Amino acid sequence: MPYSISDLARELDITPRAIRFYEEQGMLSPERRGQERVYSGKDRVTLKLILRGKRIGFSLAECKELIELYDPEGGNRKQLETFMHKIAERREQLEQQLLDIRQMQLELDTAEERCRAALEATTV
Amino acid sequence: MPYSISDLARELDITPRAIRFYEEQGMLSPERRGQERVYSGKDRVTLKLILRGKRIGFSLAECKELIELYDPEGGNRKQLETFMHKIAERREQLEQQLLDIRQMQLELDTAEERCRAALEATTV
DNA sequence: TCTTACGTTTACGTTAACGTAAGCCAGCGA
DNA sequence: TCGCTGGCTTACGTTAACGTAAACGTAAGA
Repeated sequence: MPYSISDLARELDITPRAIRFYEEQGMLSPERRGQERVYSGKDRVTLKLILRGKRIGFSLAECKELIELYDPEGGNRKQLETFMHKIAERREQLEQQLLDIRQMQLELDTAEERCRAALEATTV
Repeated sequence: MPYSISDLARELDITPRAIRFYEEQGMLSPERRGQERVYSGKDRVTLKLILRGKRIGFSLAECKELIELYDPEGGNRKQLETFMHKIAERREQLEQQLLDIRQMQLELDTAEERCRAALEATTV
């Protein structure tokens, strides 16, 4: 259950520098064995939460809020609502992205078609 | 069909500074009436392409490539393929984002539930 | 005539999220 | 004992995409 920094870096495909940076931002606080950082399973989960947050498009600051929701007190109702709101926003944004991609796909299809036609015209 | 810079800024909900910046990056080259920039319908379309690209998550550099696909020659096949590849990548990324959001949604649901329970326990 | 709105250029400032380099320590296998 | 591997801290550098400010020109309207 204890991990070194490079263990986690390898597994999660990020750099040690990034992990230390997240700690600097107050999102992690691993144990120490002397100077060395020793990460627990919980730390690992936290890192995964951070990465998932990032994939969704949250800033590190937002990821931090997110982590705090899972943390000690399940308490802060207002904060919870705030965050559910942010999630809802992301979902809308995702819808828009899907629309944009589909649209672009259509246009690229016709562009490709024109391109192919031009090529064949040249070949013939 | 001619637009002023603030016309477009208003309509597309961006700042004139941003529009000038896109021009600086070689993505636009509006006419001039003396000093003033005068934008055509085509310029407007280009701007919309840029914004759509950005929404999908492309960098401005990528948006520029994208624009060049629509531009003069329909020619460059390799470039077309390169870009279709980038689009494909984005689609995969979108899939992952959707998964991430659904997962987070689930966890937030239970978090909310715990929270509600805690509140009621306190109230009783 | 004054001011208000809109436009221009030039140029330095900003933010996020690390990258990169320097200089150092500790353990370990040959 | 040497050299490597891996870790640490401190601190400056970097990139993208504009923001912001200064300093100026111009046309319209009260």
